[in-house]
Amino acid sequence: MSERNPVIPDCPAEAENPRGRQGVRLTSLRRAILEILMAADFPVKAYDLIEYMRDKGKRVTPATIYRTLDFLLQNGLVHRVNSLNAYIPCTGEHNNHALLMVTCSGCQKTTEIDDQDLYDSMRSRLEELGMSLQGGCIEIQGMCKECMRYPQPSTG
Amino acid sequence: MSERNPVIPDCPAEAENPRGRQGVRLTSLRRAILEILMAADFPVKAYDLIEYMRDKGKRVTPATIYRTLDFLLQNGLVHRVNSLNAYIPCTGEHNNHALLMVTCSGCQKTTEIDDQDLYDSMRSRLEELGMSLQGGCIEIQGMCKECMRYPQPSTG
DNA sequence: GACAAAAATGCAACAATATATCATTGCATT
DNA sequence: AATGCAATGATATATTGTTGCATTTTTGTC
Repeated sequence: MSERNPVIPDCPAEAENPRGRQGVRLTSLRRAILEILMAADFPVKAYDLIEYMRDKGKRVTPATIYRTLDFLLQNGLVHRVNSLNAYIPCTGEHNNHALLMVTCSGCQKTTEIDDQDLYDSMRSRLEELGMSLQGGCIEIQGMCKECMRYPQPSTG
Repeated sequence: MSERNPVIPDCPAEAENPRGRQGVRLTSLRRAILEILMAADFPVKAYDLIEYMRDKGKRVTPATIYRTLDFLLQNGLVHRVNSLNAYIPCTGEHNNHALLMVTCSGCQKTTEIDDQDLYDSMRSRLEELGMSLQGGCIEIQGMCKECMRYPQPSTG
């Protein structure tokens, strides 16, 4: 019962804690949410997380879910897929936030792309335009092989 | 009163019309919405469009706004900024849908990037990964010069 | 111009997504 | 024990987006 919640390793938020303070911790709720996201191989919506939790016998409200998601986002453990209002677990290094994501317009599966070169070329091009890509996320709409082969009726 | 609504030139949706059908037309409501978006130099939200229209003495409901936005989106006249739930006018060629957008995380200003090379290099890299970038949109979080110079308190 | 068909809009209700606010609990530090 | 803080609970509400149907406007045809 009195097991301590683990401190998150390499956690950016950790650094902000004054010395001697307790670290940023992965509580059971946070872990549960993260595990749901990791188990799913597609982006999951906030209110679906509430459903999943209720199925597990745990009632949580929207505010709690969003706070939890905020925490996980802040600490680089999950990403938000803006085009879907949904969330995926972070599969890259926690410190490597050169984040590119591709979402398949057919099946909505979203994968992180770990490609420093691509990210860098994007960054240098943006800097020519007077914009800085400092850790900013790049979200791409594409289509996966499967969905290319068997296109959705509506999508053409 | 019986002025005809203009047909939209180079409109993709045009091609889908059965022969003899009337073209896709820019009505006064659609033009009004488009003009608001063009006048603003920042992305505008759907419910803010309702406000703007009401200020002009025209009462419109959400359904109407979203239908109008759908139309404008379908016909390549506006783009949706997913990270903001907001809309910007299309500044590029209607046929040139190699769409990249950069949003400043500080001031939310969003600009279309017309860079075929960048888009192409992105596409070829994605194809190596088995994804196709067929007309798909690329949305980028960055930061503009101004906001770099005078950062927001919360943003650091 | 009259007419019918199609497109566009109005309207009302509702669904989905997200945040604000205040209270409570539990652990860590003093 | 007292205090402070992080986390969660609970309730209400704000914001964003959709559906279904009625009505009006526009257009193509006669």
